[in-house]
Amino acid sequence: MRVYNTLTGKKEEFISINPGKVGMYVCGITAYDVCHLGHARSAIVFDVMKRYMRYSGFEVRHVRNITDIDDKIIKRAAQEGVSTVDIAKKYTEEYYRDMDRLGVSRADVEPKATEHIPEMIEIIKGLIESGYAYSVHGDVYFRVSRFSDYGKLSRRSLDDMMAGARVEVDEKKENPLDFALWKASKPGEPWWDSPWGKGRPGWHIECTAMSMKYMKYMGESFDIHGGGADLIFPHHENEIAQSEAFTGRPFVRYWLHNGFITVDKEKMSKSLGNFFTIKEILDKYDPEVVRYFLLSTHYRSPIEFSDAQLSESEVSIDRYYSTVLRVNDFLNEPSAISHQPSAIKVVEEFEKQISSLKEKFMDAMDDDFNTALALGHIFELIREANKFLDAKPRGQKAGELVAKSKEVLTELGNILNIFNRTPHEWYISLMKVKNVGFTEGDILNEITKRHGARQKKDWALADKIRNELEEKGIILEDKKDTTKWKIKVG
RNA sequence: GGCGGCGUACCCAAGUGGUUAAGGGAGAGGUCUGCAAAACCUUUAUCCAGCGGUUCGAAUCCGCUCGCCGCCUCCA
Repeated sequence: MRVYNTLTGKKEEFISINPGKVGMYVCGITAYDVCHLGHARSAIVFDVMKRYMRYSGFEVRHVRNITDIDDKIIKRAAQEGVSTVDIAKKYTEEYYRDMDRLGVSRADVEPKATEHIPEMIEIIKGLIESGYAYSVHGDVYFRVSRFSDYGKLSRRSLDDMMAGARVEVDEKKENPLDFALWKASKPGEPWWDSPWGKGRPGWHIECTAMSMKYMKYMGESFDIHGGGADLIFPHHENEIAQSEAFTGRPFVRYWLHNGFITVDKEKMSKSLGNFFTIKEILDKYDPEVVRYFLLSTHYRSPIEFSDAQLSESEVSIDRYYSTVLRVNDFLNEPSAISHQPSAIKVVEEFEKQISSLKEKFMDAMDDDFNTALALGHIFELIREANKFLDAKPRGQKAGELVAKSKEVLTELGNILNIFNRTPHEWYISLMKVKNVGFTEGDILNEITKRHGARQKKDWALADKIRNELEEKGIILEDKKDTTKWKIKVG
């Protein structure tokens, strides 16, 4: 397996510290507002990495933190006239609701900052003792000039950063680039006791404390640290500085960062206000569509968000379920396997396609989690399966192959956590999302009515019924001796 | 100002030194069908922003130009 490591700027062979085991820490959210699509991308991408590594045989320990105390939470609490605890609780719940709907699995440990204050204080004390940090009027800052590797992740030097015009000068800091490990609390703000007085932790220290605590079994380094690319600087840079200054050892082996979602080519972000919340997107699209959309581009590339793109993803998934529908029909047709077997050549060709898919899929995923390519391979088999079914295959072997193809597609889909419903569940779900004014019973009634008309060769009435349903977003497809319904996509 | 990334068909998107440049959508033609839909087949980039260079050979490496974006401040 090869992964792109932000630290080295290269794709590298992935070698875990402990053979067969992977420790992965991913920065979660700050619970101060509802999540937007950008949060979904990060969560989904790292969820898929975890699923794939487990599928490949790794034992993965996944830690994802929740920041439940910070400036933005304090601000929000003040605005709403409630406590920071209430704000954090409310938005943590919202976050879990969104993630559950999107099919993002829980991490093995989901630590909260406020539950690890003593651990943070210990690290800060150690950093002060070794001269890497200093306290001023109840604040504690990290002394970046003391850490010679500062800037190695984001590839910039202290001089470069000083040259940047946007460094705020703070009287209390020795160097404007020094960052807070501990902040003295202002009146009315939440606080914890510390050797430097009442205060609260800075943002970066929680990840150092919690990753060390929950990755401890690995030693003082762990394998993967992930998050959005916007965390590279300063957050992850600062984590490296604190952690490596404290332990004197490398903090993390592989730094993985996902790219942004853009709107009109610009980064989707809170500050630009061009964001779409997960909730509002899920009002219009099935969660599987959102997942597919986010996995149809490589995780490090930007993805342009648009309704057109989501609709295309919807069409792609529909192609999958339409094929499964055909596969199921075939498997339920007993005459198919009892007949004389089909030509050996056709059968062998399909067998080859099925057996090569898994390998191609894994090759793609092994190459820095190339989900876009992996999905491309899946659709190659979809085409082959349809082609095989078009050839009206017969015989027991043909039946086994069709069943096998479905099995493989389901197995690989599970890694991405898509393609794991029945076609019927897919269409029922679309019915809700698209506000089709019909129940399934209504549709079946119409189909029965139309069936009568068709038997009488009353094509005018049959077409009228079909057209009326289509206007409601319901598609009828006539099969050999039955009629299937679907929900119109795209 | 410093650092970094991107530019592949009508649209989205893989591919980063070597047979026919994945896959999906859209378009055109065909097969199938009562007609459709779905599916399948054929077709749509002699070419990968432009120019130059390295090489037997480049979309893929190097240089320059143009365009777009990101980070340097909170941010997934």
